[in-house]
Amino acid sequence: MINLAIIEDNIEYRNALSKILQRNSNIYVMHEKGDCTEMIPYFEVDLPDVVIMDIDLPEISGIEGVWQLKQKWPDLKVLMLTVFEEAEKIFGAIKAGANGYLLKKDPPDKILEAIFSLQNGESMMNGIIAAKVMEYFKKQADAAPKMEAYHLTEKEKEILNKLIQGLGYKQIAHECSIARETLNTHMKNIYRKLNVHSRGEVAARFGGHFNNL
Amino acid sequence: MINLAIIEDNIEYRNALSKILQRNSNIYVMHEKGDCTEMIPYFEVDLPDVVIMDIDLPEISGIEGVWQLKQKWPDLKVLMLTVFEEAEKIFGAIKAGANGYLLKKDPPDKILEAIFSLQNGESMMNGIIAAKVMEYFKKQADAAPKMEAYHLTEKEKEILNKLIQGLGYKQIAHECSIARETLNTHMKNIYRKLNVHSRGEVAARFGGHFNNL
DNA sequence: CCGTGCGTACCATATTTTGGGTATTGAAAA
DNA sequence: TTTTCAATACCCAAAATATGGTACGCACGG
Repeated sequence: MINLAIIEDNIEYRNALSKILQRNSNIYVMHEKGDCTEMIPYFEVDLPDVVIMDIDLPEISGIEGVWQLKQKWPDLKVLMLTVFEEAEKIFGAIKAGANGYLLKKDPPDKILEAIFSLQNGESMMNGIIAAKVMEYFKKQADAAPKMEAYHLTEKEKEILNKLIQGLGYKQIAHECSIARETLNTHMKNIYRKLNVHSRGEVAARFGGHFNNL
Repeated sequence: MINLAIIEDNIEYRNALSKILQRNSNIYVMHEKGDCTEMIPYFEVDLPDVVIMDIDLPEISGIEGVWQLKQKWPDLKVLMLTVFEEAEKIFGAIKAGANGYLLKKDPPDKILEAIFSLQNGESMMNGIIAAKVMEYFKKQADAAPKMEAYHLTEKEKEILNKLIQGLGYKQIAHECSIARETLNTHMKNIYRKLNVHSRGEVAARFGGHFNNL
């Protein structure tokens, strides 16, 4: 038996959804409200297993709502159910801690499947959403400069790594067990190979992307 | 009608999968092989719509395989179908350009659903995989320092932005229309507020996360 | 055996960055 | 009105970084 809550300000849609989901005998909709703030007191008393959350809500948005709920109850599972397919909303919701993201055009069966998945610690994304998420990943990977292309030696990679961690020359030299002056030589070579002329450029162009040692 | 290819080295599993999928009258398995290299010549002649790809393959891995296929045929849809749930494989496959990622324990219906989704330009991830992907996103967001907490003024944010783009002081001063000396004052304030003492630290701790202006 | 590349080390110098002051203006808050 | 604060500007000195050299030992491939 899964206890559900629905936060959705369109009352007709909310009622319909509630009714349809409860056709499944394992689902019980314990709370339904049109606004996060209004819902929280009920959660204090009776915490559901899964929350279905709209995004376009009065007072505070569903994205802010997820964040607040997750702060209070990190194990609560939240399924976003909205019409929005924009990257901003999607990534906002995910970063806020949403466990699933479906679109209102998804069929009720999909929503049920999502509820059970979330309850199991799994996630569920609409196919369009999933495509955007995967595309985002791939873009990041493509944008990452390919270190191999720069023919850095092992030592140079080691130093570069520490460089973009923000360490000073003294510190780096010490950690790499080489003299400050030797580090100078390496720096010259690294800058030449990477075609940069300052630490700032290194950090900007290779910072973050260099976990690919 | 969707034309399918299967790259999977376990012949029994491959045959069974092929048979089961073709029970659906909209699926035709045009090629089935146990190795990417072997498959490519067939694709040159007869390109399928969707490829089902294992990861643990002889010769080259499925991840490298996706990459190669996507290089040649960017619009080809690739569905990873494997037993691996490790982050390394998942993100490797996604970065290589996979359009979907299911586990061998997923039921045939799920695989069929995935095939049709991919054909439509959508994606499909197993719930466990999706959870890991979403968790990764959230971690990144949590790791990102919240700029709001540092009480930076507008000007300071503007400067910080340029700083982590790797610009030099002269350049920044010019672009912000202030004197080099004024920039000095701002730098002192920024470093104090962020609690750092060098540009390297700034880049390391705030680089990349600061698109959240 | 010779050349090439890597890692090591040192010298010298120019430039940039960091960090310590002080000070004026205008706008907003108390 | 007085205070506070963002933004501006300048001076100065210490520290770090960037860039040019030269040089030695070692391993590896031809």
